[in-house]
Amino acid sequence: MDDRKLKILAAVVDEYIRTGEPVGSKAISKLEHIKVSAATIRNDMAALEQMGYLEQPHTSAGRVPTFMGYRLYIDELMTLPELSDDEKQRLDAMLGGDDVTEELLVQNAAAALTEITHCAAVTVNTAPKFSVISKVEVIPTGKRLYVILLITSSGNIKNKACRLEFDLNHEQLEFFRHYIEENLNGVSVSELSDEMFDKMVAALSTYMVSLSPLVKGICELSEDLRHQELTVRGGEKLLSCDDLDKMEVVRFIEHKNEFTDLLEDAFSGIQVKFGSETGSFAIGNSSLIVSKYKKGGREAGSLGVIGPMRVDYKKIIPYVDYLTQRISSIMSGSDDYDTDEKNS
Amino acid sequence: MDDRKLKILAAVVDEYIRTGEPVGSKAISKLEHIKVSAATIRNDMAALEQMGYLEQPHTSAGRVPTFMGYRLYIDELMTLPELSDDEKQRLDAMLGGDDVTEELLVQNAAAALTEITHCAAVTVNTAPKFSVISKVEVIPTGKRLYVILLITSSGNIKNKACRLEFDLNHEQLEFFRHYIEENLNGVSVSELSDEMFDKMVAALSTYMVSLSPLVKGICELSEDLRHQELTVRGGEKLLSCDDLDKMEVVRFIEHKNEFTDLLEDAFSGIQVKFGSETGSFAIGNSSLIVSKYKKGGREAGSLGVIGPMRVDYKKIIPYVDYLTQRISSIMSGSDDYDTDEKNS
DNA sequence: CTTAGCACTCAAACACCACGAGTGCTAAAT
DNA sequence: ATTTAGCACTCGTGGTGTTTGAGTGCTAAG
Repeated sequence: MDDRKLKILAAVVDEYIRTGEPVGSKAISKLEHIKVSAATIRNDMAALEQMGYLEQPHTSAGRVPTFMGYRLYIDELMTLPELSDDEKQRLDAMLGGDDVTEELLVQNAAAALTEITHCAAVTVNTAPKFSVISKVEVIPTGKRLYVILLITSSGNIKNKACRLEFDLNHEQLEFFRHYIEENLNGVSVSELSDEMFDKMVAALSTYMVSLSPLVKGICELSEDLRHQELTVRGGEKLLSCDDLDKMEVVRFIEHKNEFTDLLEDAFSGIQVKFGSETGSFAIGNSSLIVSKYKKGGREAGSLGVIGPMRVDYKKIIPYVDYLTQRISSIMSGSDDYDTDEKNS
Repeated sequence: MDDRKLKILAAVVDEYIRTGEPVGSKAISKLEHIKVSAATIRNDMAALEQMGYLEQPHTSAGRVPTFMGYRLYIDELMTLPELSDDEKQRLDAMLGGDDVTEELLVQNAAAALTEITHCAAVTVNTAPKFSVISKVEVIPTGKRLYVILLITSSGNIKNKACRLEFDLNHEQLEFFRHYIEENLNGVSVSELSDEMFDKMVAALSTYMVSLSPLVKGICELSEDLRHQELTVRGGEKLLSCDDLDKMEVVRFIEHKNEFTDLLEDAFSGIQVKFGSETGSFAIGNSSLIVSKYKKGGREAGSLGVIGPMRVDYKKIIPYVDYLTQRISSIMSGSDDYDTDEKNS
């Protein structure tokens, strides 16, 4: 693979991202940093097309990058600029003061991203999935009505109302509370599965009947916690870019939670995925740029941008990168057992 | 206003709703129940246009109803068919068995509506706004960390974590609990405003300092409760109908909660509103058909359909009507203090 | 190996035309 | 006085042909 060809490929992708039109040999040859003539470029472009990095919409048109072309560009060719101090300050300001809650912090970052990039911003917090039950409360609230409150180590709080067949007397309630505390404290929410439910109900039923609604309630709450929620901001922006199928965009926005996996299964650092590459990702010609933020060394969530395949990667990636790093340092800087902002 | 003209207007609206094309005099004259000739109809249609009920997209096209035309049609002209027993049974089945939770009941109704009408279905429950605080719990969960649990008469439960400057001893906690119980039980969530917050903080600060985060938390929770949430199902359907602006549709789906007022400020019974009539409603050429359901005599929520202006009102209105009535009777038939399904 | 030149291709833009649905108007019919 | 038939007119739609120009591949010269 020629060195000049790579340079030309990069130039084609750059130009296509800039203009949105198929780019021809002449346009490339006019670029300052390209020294060779249009004819040479034509030959190289033909070769690049042969190799699968470029394609022609039709015979007498310029070239457009293929998936492979983008991939190569992103992974190897592209040079990312540093963010200027001005830009960093601007982003910091958009994140809000030091006293914003963690949730708001991430949402502010998403708002900033969608404003700056004119794409949709997505977030998902992975924390609840791996967190551990730190407290369970059972509170009587009416005739045969009880509210369960479940608090996790990562500061998530969820509640649920349950109806029992009979009212519990003080003794029974205390017994149940004690049992729960003994058996559930420190248990991971992902462990609290159906088998565990059966086991607990079996163990309890020897002492007293039909506490199962309460146990079931607890299990359902931890089930809820396992499903982390994806948020989308500025999704309407995706409708203005016309290389995206509008139906798919709306389906994505409405059923966004089906895509949490996609945001989540990534290593640290910036990731770029194409809609059509991943089997599950619904929007056809889209591109997803995500990175994870951490809280006290542990992955706490993902933040990213969804746009058309020809988004300005050079511009967006540094922003996503900076924001996730900033969030990580803010979150880890404060107390690591900080639950102020989370409520279900 | 001629009687025949009204008949012709009704026929035009009917035809336009059926075909989606501007309707001409000839098409109307071919209808069975219209006895006059095309020429007469032309004259009347010209008159109706003069009066502002019809308009022409361009000179050599048929007529299309204006807002006024639709309004007159809906309010006066349209004849609604009765739902057949078959249809009623079908709807009942779609609502689910008697044992579904209230929330699910409404959601099933929305799902049924979106499936039947091929439009978006919207729901909002007005209950929390008017409900009354029935219990407040304060639970210590860590160093200087407390969780507040707020339960309302309508069965809504919300929680929030608060951080204090100091830890409370048992005595102080009991005092606060007692104070809250004395002062807040039976208070409407809509009363719990900023003034009340100030008053309570002032009253408490004489006894002990800096309980204000807890009080503030309670106020914020009731603030949350005042904002009821709007749900949309089948929003993607709105993209297929091309007389709706796609950008506006997505903005609506994303910022749906800004439109709760619109669903809520209505009298009982079926209401039809046009997007452009109401200042606040974002989707331009849309039409909103809503009705309220009740629970034990009190308005509990709204259920409706959003579609293009030329939706099949005759078909949809009976469905919405039946479903809200059915929901009302199911909800009112069961225990009126039923909170099983609600959690925040 | 690179470059200039040239013939070729093909989508997009434009102009043109015929069609037909629909109208308004007038004059005859009821 | 109202309704109807007839007719000339309007104007958007859709099909066809033509032009244009950007872009290509190929060949031959540098």
